[in-house]
Amino acid sequence: MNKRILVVEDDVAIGNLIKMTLTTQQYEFDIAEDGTAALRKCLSMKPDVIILDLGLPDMDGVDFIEKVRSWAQTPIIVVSARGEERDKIQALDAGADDYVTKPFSVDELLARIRVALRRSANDPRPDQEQPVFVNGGLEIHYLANTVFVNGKEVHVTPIEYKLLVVLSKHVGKVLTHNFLLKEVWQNALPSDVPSLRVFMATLRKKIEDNPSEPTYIQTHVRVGYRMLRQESGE
Amino acid sequence: MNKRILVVEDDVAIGNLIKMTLTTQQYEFDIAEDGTAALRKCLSMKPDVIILDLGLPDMDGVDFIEKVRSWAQTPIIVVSARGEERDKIQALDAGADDYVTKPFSVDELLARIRVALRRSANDPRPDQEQPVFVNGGLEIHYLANTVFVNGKEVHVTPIEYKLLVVLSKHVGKVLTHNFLLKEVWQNALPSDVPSLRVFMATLRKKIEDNPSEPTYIQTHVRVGYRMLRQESGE
DNA sequence: CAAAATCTTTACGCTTTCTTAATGCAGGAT
DNA sequence: ATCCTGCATTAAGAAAGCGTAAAGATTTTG
Repeated sequence: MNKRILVVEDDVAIGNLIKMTLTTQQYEFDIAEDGTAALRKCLSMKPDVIILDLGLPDMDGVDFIEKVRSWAQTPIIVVSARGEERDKIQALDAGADDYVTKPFSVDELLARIRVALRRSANDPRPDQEQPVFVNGGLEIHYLANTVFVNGKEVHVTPIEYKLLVVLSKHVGKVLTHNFLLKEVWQNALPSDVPSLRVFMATLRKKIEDNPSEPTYIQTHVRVGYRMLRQESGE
Repeated sequence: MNKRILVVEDDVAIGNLIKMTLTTQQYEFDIAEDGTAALRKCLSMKPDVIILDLGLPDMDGVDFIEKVRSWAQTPIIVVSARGEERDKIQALDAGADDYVTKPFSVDELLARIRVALRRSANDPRPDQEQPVFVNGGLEIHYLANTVFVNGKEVHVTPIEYKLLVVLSKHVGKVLTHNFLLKEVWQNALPSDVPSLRVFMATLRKKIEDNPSEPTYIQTHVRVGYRMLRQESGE
């Protein structure tokens, strides 16, 4: 997924420059023109990096940093016209991660953004989804792209894996044939329903204890399939 | 406990300046005058921060950063006389955390050190960071860039080595062709999947006991490859 | 500058995975 | 019961991908 960057900048010219730059790099971003708006957007968009111009119209930059730091560790890169040593130190000690002085090189800023992003990638946020799905004897390790049944690894082909992941992401819900086809075959021309049945059969053969009495994947005639949540007491 | 800082600097004047500065701040520190000594001291003192002058007498600064990064996440602050944009970007992308240009303000450097220390305090680095990777009969010595199989050193070419390192850094995970290509060939995007297959073949010939029944590198058709964790009981 | 090492490309036989078609079964409607 | 519809399952063919060897291109080394 694309990384989200919040730009806090009231100078329209520089804002546009940054906007263009970030767009070419495939980053998602939003621009806030004052501190109040920025704080609001911090909450709503949950950015991965904040780029902050210290010269805010409505509040002191250092106060802004401290406020953000009071509840989030989002990396903050300060971009400022003020190159005064004292400003830098204040900002850095308040919680900023980096400080770039205007005029700055666009490529250098991008490199410093990459540094910040790299760090947050290594140190995953708590709200990140669980990397492993457990349902009865079935385990899907999303990060490793592997499937376990009753403790033993089971080999599944790419399509089988995608199917399983889609089902697992919607445990308990009935998913229509169409939905499954779209999810698995992406935008590509949807292979048809008969094909889906074949995959379900092979999947069941691999993960069900008794494929003729499936407990994981349930058929809903004329509609689709769903993965059942397994009784934990079993 | 006092934080430990490793200074890599061959200019005696600047070295003394930093030495005095750090002393007043109650930091423990050590100075290394070339890359080889610095790497050795990295291992022995396990610094919390590394301050690096890019102009090393015995090796390229970027190489030094990459070598450290191949096994440790210790924050690296580069201090350099070279203010060239390209140098900065290279160093930052190689794994440096910050880049300060000479002549620099002592207080600013101290502030940036505090930023680095603050971060490592928040998410303590696992001390499982080892300069040598062991998996069954396979050993990779990240610092020496050497590979051992069943106790005997095996010669691998640069690309083979990089591939092996990437695989080892993600043991147990299936890595896509794309991911591997990006990791190994960096931003340059020549070579394609067929080429990757060739390298896998030669790697297997070198590290597998029986290349036709690989136990280290497993193929995932249409997806990629993964390195398997070897049974310790074997 | 030549030799050696490394990397890239290509081709071909072989395996895995995907698609399609055929058969048989179950449940509801007539 | 008999027909019809939709599903499961199997098998076979098609497509895509894989491993390997060898030759050509490039880079490194002496």
